[in-house]
Amino acid sequence: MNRDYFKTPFGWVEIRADARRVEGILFVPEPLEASANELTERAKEALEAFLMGKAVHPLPFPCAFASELSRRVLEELAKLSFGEVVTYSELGRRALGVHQRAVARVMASNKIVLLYPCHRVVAQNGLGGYSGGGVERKKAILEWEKSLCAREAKTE
DNA sequence: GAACCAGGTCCCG
DNA sequence: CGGGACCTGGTTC
Repeated sequence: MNRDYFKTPFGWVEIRADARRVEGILFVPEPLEASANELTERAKEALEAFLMGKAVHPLPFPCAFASELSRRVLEELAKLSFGEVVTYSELGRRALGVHQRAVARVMASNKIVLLYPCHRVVAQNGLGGYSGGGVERKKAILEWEKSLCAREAKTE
């Protein structure tokens, strides 16, 4: 298993990958010793693009999914653009009738943070949760995307 | 507004 | 293998 670390405005992320696929991109408190390989490099480039406001879909690397259903939900999720949000039920509907509860489960176990933007999925009556480092981080990411959109609109 | 149920998966006994 | 928990939401009291 190879690892590498990447600094975002929201904190450090750890990129984990083996030779065949990316196993996870998760928030960590601080970077540890890196052992990059080709896939972690590619993931890092994707993250850089993301921070520059470029949509990265489809992902430029293979990655691990918990199940077929979670793949469907996450692929659907990846079609959203910056600053755009959906509710759990709406996302479930788009992914061909997956129920909200299941969508929540998929989000909770999403291992590819940011690139599969599970932070863009909100509850109907509020923010919803975020296991990738607390609701504060979710809010911060959404705020950042919103300001990014505003900036793009201005420079347009 | 609170309580209860529903689909999908994981975790624990 | 059975039961319960979970980043929800709709219905019902």
